[in-house]
Formats: sequence, C-alpha cells, structure tokens
Amino acid sequence: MAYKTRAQFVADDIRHRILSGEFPGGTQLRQDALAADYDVSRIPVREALLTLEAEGLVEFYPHRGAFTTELSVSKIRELFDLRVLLEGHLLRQAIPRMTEPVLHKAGQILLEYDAALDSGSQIDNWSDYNFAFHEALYSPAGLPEAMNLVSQLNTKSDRYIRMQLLYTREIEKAEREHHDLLEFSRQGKADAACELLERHILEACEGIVAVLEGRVQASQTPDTPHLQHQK
Amino acid sequence: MAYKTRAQFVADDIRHRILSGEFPGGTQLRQDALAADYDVSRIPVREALLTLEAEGLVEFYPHRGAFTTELSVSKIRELFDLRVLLEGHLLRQAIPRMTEPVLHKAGQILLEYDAALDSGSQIDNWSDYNFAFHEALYSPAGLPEAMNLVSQLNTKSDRYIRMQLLYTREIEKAEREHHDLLEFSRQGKADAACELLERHILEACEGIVAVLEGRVQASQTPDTPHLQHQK
DNA sequence: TCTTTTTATATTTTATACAATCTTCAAAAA
DNA sequence: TTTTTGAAGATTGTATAAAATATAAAAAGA
Repeated sequence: MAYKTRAQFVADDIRHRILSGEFPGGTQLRQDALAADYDVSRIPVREALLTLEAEGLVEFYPHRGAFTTELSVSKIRELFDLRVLLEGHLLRQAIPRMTEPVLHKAGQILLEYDAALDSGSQIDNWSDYNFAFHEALYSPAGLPEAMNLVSQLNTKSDRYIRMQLLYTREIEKAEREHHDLLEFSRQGKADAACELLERHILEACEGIVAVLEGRVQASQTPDTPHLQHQK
Repeated sequence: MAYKTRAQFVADDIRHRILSGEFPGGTQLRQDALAADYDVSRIPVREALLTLEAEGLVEFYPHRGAFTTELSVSKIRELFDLRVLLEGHLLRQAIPRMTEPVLHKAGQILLEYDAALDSGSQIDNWSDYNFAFHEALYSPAGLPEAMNLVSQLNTKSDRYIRMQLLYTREIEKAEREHHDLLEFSRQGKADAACELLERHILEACEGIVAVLEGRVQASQTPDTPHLQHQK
C-alpha cells in the first residue's frame, strides 16, 4: 500500500478537488483536460474517475463522459440518518470495549485539532480530523465493514459539511460535543453518548439543509467560490 | 442505461463468475487471460476489475494484479449484523407506508419463485429473486441510499449464501419466512416483521458459518465444485 | 418556416505498443 | 545447507493511436 500508482494519485487529487468545491455538482470532468493537468495519459485518469464513481462522487454516462454528482436535500437527510444508525451501532459496541490507549489517542486528536483551530481556520483538513476522531472512538468495536460504510457516507456528504462550516460558525460547537462524547465514553455511559452522537449528527445535517435552502446569511465570505461551473 | 459498454459487460460477467464460485477467494485474475476470454483488449478488463474492486469482490495489489477477495467468518458475521441493522431500518420505515400495489408485486415475486422452485432448483438466480423480493418490500421506505448499502452487503455475501444453499436444504425455510414476512407487512405488524427479519438473516448467517467450519455434511454434491484454485 | 436527414466535429472508448515492476530460479557466497 | 544476488521472463501499468459514439451544425425536403 506504500506504493502509489498514477491512477491512485490522480484519484486522490480529483477527489480532493471535488470535495473542496472546485468542481461543483454537475461539472463535466473532461479526460483530456485532466490528463493534461496531471501530465499523464487518459488511461489513469479514466481509472481514477471509475474509482470516484464507485465512491459516489462522479457518474459516468456512456460515451458522454463523467460528471460530478449532486445531492438533493432528501438524499442528504438520508445519508445523515444512516450515519446515526451506523455510528450509533459502532459507538454502542465500542464503549463496553473501550481501553485507555484508545481514549488517550482520541483525546490526542482533539488536542491537535484544538491547537489547529486556534492558530487559524484551516477547514481543508477539518474533515480528516473529524473522521480520525470518530474512527478512533469506534475502533474498539472491531467492526471494519461498518467503519467502511461510515467512511463511504462521510465521503459522500463531505462537500456539504465543508460548505456548512464555511458559512456558519459551528466548528466550535462540534468540537465541544466531541469533548463531551469522549467524556461519556470514558465513563462508560453508552446511552448518553449515543444520544449526544445522534444530536451531534442530526444538528449538523439541519445546518447543512439550512445553508442549502438559503435560510442562512453567510457569516463570512467563502474563500473558495464555485469556479468554472460549466454546463 | 440501455447501452452497455464493453467494460460494463465484462464486469457483469466476471462478477457472475466470482459469485457462482468459478473464481474462489484468493484467485488471481490475470488480465491477459480474461482479455482473451472476452476477445477484448486489457483496458476494458482492467476497468471491469476496478469496478469489482469497488464492490469488494476483488482487490488490487500494485504491479501484482487483482485477486478475488475472501471473507473470514468474523467478517461474514459483521456483514449479516449490518444487514439486520439496515434492513430492519428499511422495513420499519416501509411498513407504515405500505401500499397495495407494493404488496401485490412482492407477492408476485414470491409466486414466481415458488414456481421456479418446483420446476427444478436453479440456484443461479435465487439471489436475484431473493433481492428482488426484499427490494420490493422495502421500496415504500423511499430510502435509495440505504437500499444501495444493503445491495452492497448482499453482493459481498452472495457467494456464501449460494454456498450454503448448495450444501443445505434451507431454501424452503427461507421461502416460508418470506411468505410470513409479507403477511406481517400486510397486517402492518412492524415489530413482528422486524423480529422475523432479524431471525431470518441471522439464521442464514449461522448456516453459512456452519458450512464454512465444516460442521455440516453435504446434503447433496455441489454441482459447481471449486475449480482452478491457483495460488 | 419547420422538420428530417446528413455531415462534421468533439469526446469517449478500445486496441496496440511500450515501460516499469515483480516473480522466478539458478548460481554464488556465507 | 542456507541465504543472497541478479538476470530472464512474465505481468502489470501507462502512453499513443485508432475506432466508436454522441452532439452540433448544415443541408435537403415538405
């Protein structure tokens, strides 16, 4: 897994560009242009796009090409409901099996993140931190397939979470909830933890929906406006 | 979606060959050989294998090729637990929204299957029938993403279900439970239906585990023995 | 003028050819 | 005997080129 093939590299980078908002939903991803961008042939680009299709970020239309996907509000709601279901399952299995090293590691991730938060808002890797924390917390459950599904759901909704954080100031709130979550886990309070987790996820969802429906005035100008949206 | 590209065709066929047991877990899938098989170049074969990798049926090792995956007993248990969780969620959402046309369609699928069962055991498309029934039953929930996850879990475990049906005689039992499930759904008995569903899934899981651990004597000789298992 | 057919162009999809990497196996060294 | 080294062969990964298909524009007919 150490070695990275070109197709994998390109896939990672295009994924990043989609999630960062550079390629909004509905953008056609031309193989030629991308191949030129990365100075590779179109074959690894195609393979990268196929990988992203499997992740749900891109959709192929035969002989017409690949387009980035876009999620409706109802789909977003569904994704977050599934996260509640699966992450609740994971957390409930994890808490009785919780160990000190795991608690320590999760706490460490939070501290790192707190520090990054103070130094300046780098939203770019917030998702990574967030996922790393949740992953650490769920790890004692020993359920890799469930983690995999959660990871998929995260990838699909990541763009929208990013957007919400850009427009609102909910990061601090999420961070506080993370600390609480960790505390409940340390104390073995599974019910309280799961209840908090459910709120944590569903309120994030409602925040996103509010932004999508324009019910929120921007608290700051987004630094990555939607560029080159072509039909 | 009507048109099928060569890569898609090849992917469909290789998937079938994996699920049917022709390519058991750990088999290396040589691109040359497959390309010759289908009389195409290696490019569509590679793309097909990438698709299957995303489905979890195949795994790529850089510069070493693609191998069919194999599931451990613990992973199989996890997959079925997740099915319980997700399908339970779907069924619970579906039952209050159940309509007569849906009930009729699900019943129709069962009748078709009953007929096929009498005429002769064609295990090959049992999975399709089974999934079609469950899909129909869950459709009123209106949760396409959840259905998608369930479909993924099914694809991954399909090989093992097939194997179990080959060695044991549990099809009739599953079929009876399907009829009961439909009846509960018709009567709006969500709790009873979900409880039955959970048993239905978990007992199938235990059957598979029993076969894998050799705790079961074959009730019949399998008609598709594991061929060409190459290291 | 409007509709249908034809042609042209752009883009995707696939084939062929080449480069990079891994595996094998024999020979040499410890 | 066991381990290590290194070239030959095999296989994957990528580039380039050709074929197939879709979209748009132009031409023909009503």
